[in-house]
Amino acid sequence: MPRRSVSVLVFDGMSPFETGIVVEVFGLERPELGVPWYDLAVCRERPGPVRTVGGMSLQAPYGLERFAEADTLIVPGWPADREVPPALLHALQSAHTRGARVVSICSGAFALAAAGLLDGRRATTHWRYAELLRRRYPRVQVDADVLYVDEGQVLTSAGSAAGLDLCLHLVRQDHGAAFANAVARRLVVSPHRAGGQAQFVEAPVPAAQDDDRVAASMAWALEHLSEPITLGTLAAQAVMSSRSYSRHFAAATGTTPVRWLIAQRLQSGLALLETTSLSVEQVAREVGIDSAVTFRAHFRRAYATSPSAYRVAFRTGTGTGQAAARSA
DNA sequence: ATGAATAACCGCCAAC
DNA sequence: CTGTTGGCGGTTATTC
Repeated sequence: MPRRSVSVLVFDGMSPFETGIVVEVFGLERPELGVPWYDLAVCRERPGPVRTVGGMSLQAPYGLERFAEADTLIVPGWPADREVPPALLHALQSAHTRGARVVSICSGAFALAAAGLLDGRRATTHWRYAELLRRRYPRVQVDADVLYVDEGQVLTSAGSAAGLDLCLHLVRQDHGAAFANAVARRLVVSPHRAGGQAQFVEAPVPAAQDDDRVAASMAWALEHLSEPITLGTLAAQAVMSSRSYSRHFAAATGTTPVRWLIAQRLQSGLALLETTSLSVEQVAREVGIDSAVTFRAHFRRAYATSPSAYRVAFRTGTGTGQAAARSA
């Protein structure tokens, strides 16, 4: 596999956080993964040192020429009211024409929009700027409720931390879900926001795009969690053999069907523990796990507490969550 | 905590 | 030729 080049922009008044995300995901060598990792170039928008929010100043080794050459160009939060210099516009446009992947984080979407790359496309940005983006660029279909939007060659992400979700999505595209999960694990973040719900409900992109049938079966499963579901059931929903289903599932998701199912069941169990007074036995059955013993075992493995301790700690309105749950 | 019964997982491979 | 499919069966995981 060829080594892929990624470039990220730095500029005066930027927040180091978003650029930091990019550096963390693409700039760290990851020999443990056994594939050539990315070649990251941090590029300044203008010559000279860059002053960041918080008063740091930093030197970046490359300029806009190098920025424009990468396979993937990333623009972190660009101040919405700052004009985008022609040289930067040109860099973005020429890269786009060449077929490169152009990516924004947070208000970086304004730079892409100014370059005309978002015209007629769906895009997102930080929710605080969504209305402004919509007003200033009426041809852009702004969707403020997603973590990120993948339009193929042009990708935009919402507020700061959603940039991390998008970067992981890029890794997933390039190397597969298992690699993305490995990177997420090393960053100690959840590979799928909110344990798996968010990507389907709020961010429609991930699995749906490259595997409709698997995504559909997963959506179906979420609606039928309380019923017994086997590999065969899921495969049938996806109109595939079990063997093929397992393969597709792994490719789309990076886990196995039953692992995912158990995680979903536990997660919906959390809500029941918080908001109802059903017994653990009843909660278990409600989420499709027939025995409370089994439920407890899975629960402890996933959350390192017992269901009842979790309930005491997180019952809605009881403030002191973490500490109480941990001591259980 | 243990273990027996059952299901899932995944490499291998022949067949599209 | 490259890529996908789905059955087989040994190993591992899950359930009760």
